[in-house]
Amino acid sequence: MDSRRRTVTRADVARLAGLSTAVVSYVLSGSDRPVSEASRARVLAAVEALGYRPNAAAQALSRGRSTMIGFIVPDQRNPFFAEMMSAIDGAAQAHDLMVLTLNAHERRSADGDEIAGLTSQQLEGIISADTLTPQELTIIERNRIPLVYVNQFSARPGHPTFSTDYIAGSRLAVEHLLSLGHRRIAFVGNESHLDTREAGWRRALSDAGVPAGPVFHSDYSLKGGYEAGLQLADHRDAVSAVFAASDQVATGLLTALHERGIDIPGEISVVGFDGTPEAAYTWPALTSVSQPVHEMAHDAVALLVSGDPSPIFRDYPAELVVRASTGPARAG
Amino acid sequence: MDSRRRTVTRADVARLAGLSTAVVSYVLSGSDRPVSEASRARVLAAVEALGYRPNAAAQALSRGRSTMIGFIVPDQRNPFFAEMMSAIDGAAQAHDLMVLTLNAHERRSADGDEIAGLTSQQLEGIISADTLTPQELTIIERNRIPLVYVNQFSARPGHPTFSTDYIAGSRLAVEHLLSLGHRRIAFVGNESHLDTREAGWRRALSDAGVPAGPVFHSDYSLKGGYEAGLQLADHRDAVSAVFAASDQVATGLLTALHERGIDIPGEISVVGFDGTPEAAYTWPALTSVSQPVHEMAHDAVALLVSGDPSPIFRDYPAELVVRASTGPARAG
DNA sequence: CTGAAAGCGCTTACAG
DNA sequence: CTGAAAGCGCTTACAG
Repeated sequence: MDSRRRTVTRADVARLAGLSTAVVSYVLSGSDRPVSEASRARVLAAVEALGYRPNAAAQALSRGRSTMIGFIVPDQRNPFFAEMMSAIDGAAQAHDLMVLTLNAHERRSADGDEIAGLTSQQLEGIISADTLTPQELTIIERNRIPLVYVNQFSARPGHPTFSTDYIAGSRLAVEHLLSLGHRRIAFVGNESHLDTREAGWRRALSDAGVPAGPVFHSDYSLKGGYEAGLQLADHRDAVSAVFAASDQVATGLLTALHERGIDIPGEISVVGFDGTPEAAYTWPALTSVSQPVHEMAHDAVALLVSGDPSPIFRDYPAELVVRASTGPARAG
Repeated sequence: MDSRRRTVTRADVARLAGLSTAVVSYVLSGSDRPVSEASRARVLAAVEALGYRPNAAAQALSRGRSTMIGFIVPDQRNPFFAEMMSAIDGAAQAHDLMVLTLNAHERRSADGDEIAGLTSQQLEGIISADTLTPQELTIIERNRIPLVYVNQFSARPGHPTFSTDYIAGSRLAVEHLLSLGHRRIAFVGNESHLDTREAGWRRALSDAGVPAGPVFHSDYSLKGGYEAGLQLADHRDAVSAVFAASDQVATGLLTALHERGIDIPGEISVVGFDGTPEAAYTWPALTSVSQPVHEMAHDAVALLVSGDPSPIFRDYPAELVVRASTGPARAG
């Protein structure tokens, strides 16, 4: 007697039910194949008795597609992406899909090896919150895997792209600060020319006839924000408010400004971007432009499931959440 | 001409190379089967020319195991678990494994449906950072999937368990506060009797002959910490320092204490637990007991890969990271 | 060193 | 309504 109990297969179920394996499949796959009530009951009873679970690999091979979607993310530790990952996972679960996450670890190899590993899993589709290299894109397209972009700054030709309207969102932040009387509004964020938040900040100021304040470039990280904050502190006289392009940056910024003894929002007001849950628990609680992560995640998964390949670009409105890190500009 | 280009299979490679599919497998699977250099070169050239990638589902079916491991986590948005997930992903990548994460979403169904979905993926193994219900455990064991626990408060019979030494870690926090002269040290954390951090706090105090301070129970979340912080503020006279059982709790606590105008560490010192990256950017920067997440993740993956099933319990020492949220107790 | 063939556990026309 | 059988794309004894 073999100590390694064999896995229960649908053949075992068929045997116990006294039916063919085909009927078992008809019952279990929920297809529209007609099955008598008696047979259905016997199959279900046998499944229950044996604790049978279909082998996902066999199903994937046979159907030519799996029950998983891929998610490509720059850094799963970043709270914004963690939130998005969680939202995609939730949306996927509603469609009985699992999410296979590919985390760039800031060191994805250029030749697309990791992407190739992903695509070989027979995925239902891929959602990318990261930019892809031409090689990576080629691999995905050659395997004809549906691809949806999220969190991009512009439309990606050939693939649906669901993104927050970064320009309008940045405008919300700037207009909020303007309405509080601020006229010396700095920007802190990534240097990438793809990122439209700096452009949104600049345009909103120019539309209001207010000169653009200083720009401090930083990585999208707590550390980047902190370092930018130290620089900004050296220019405190030139600034009464800051628009930080991510909550992480804003959080690091806050720490640096505190260290330099700058009162927030008394001396400098700070607005973040993303609307992560942690923004409510910084000190002071961060005013932030919230991205509709759940809507985007839901729609991206839904599109993948629908199988509609039309390459659309959809803009989602951001929303300003006012908390304690912004206040009226001081006179003078 | 079919517009849907067929997927390239190993039969195509074999054809192009002028060899059998078996030889293609021998070359690609890196088995010890002898293959002539000439054949090997032709296979590799054909693979390259066709952009061939093995079908992971077929491989999993044929081999009886996939190239994935599962990771069960209570909440992937929690920075501590995000860090652990990232560490496991990194360790898995080193073994050419992908990680399929099952996020509890605080609402996993009791019948084990989600776990069953995981196990049907022919996983190499499962790492669980969450507690499992008896039903869930039964499903995993019935499918004979190797299981390793991480982040548990006690050994799990029958399965290897890799955890931080919570008792000793809590002692580090308490002894740090004692050495700063604190004698009224509160505890904030989960009510679970499984969680040994409260016991560690209590024992360290009792060993020092110092009476235990007040206890405030809270969820392991920013909100939970915030609410506990409001309560604690009402008892500020009875407390000169707090040991918070997680960085999230400590961060929420900080916000509440700030709101109540309590100076940190001037009036109350705060120590967190986890050692998450964000702890360095709270205000003030949080002193915290750091868990060796990367070592545990590395070892858990390595054990799964090794196939060694011996059910060991391994303790990892935590480390105190002193930052600005703790300071000397005021006289009197 | 190489290849024909069985087998992994499903799905799905097809025939009845 | 049900079942025999081919097929999905691999792997791996086995024979040569």
